[in-house]
Amino acid sequence: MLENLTEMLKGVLEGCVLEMISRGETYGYEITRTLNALGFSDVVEGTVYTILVRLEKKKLVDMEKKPSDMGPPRKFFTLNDAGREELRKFWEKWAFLSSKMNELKERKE
Amino acid sequence: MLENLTEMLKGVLEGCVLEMISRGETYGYEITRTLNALGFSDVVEGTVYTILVRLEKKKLVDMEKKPSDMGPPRKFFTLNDAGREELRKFWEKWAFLSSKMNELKERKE
DNA sequence: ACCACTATATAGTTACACTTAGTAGGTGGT
DNA sequence: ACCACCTACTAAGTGTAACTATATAGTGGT
Repeated sequence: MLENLTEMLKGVLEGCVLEMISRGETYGYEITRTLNALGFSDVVEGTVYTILVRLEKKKLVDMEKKPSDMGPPRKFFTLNDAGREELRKFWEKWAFLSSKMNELKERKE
Repeated sequence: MLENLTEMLKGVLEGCVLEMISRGETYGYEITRTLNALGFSDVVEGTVYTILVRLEKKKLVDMEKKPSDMGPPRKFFTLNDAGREELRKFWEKWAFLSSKMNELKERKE
C-alpha cells in the first residue's frame, strides 16, 4: 500500500521497541506481530531481533528465558532504568523532530 | 542542547531539502542556513551537498549555475515533476509514520 | 511424513547522514 | 601584501541501523 518506509524508520523503530517493552514484559515474536498490527506491516522478525540484541548490548533491557507451550522458549525483555531514560530521550527527540517537521510543512511565506 | 538526532533524520532530511526547494529556487549553502535556523543546528554543508548530488542523480531537481556577488557562483535548484511527486510521497509517508507514532505513544491498555 | 505456526539467530547488503579535508571567490582590517 | 572570515561547492571515507536471506528448532494437525 504505502511505499518503502525503511529509511524513515531508522532511529524510530528502536524507540518503538523500547516503548513496547516498557508496557510490560514481551518478546521478539510478539513485538513483531504488534508492530505489524500497528501498521508497520513490512517489519519482519529478523529486524526486531537485531534491535533486541542491540538493546541488550547497550544494557537498556533485562532478559529472562521462559518456556512456551506454543513452540520454542521465549526470551522475555523488560526495561531497566537506563532503558527508561533512553525511552524518555527518544520521545523527547521525536517531539522535537515532529514539531520542526510540522513547522516546515505549514510554513507560509 | 538535544542529543544526537542523526539516525532519526535518515530519510527525513532529504524530504526537508525537497520541501525547501519546492518553495522556490535555492542553493546548498542557503538550504543549510535555513535548516540551521529551523532548529537543525548540527546539519552542515557537506551533508546538504551530498543530498543535492543525490537528488540530481535521481533526476528530481533541475540545476542552473549563476554568479553571486557574495562569493563563488551558486548552483540553484528547482523541483521538476518527478521531484514534486517524490515530495508528495514523502509527506504521505511522514503523515503515516507520524500518526502511527502518536497511536503508539498515546495507547492505553 | 509433511505442513503451518511459533520462536530465535546471524551473516551480508544497502542507504543515508556525518566527518574531514580540500578548493575557490569576495570583503575588510592591518 | 597578508590574514581572517564569510560565502560556496566537492568528494573520499566512516558509522549506524533497517533489511534480506537463510538456518535452526519446538508444537500441533492431517
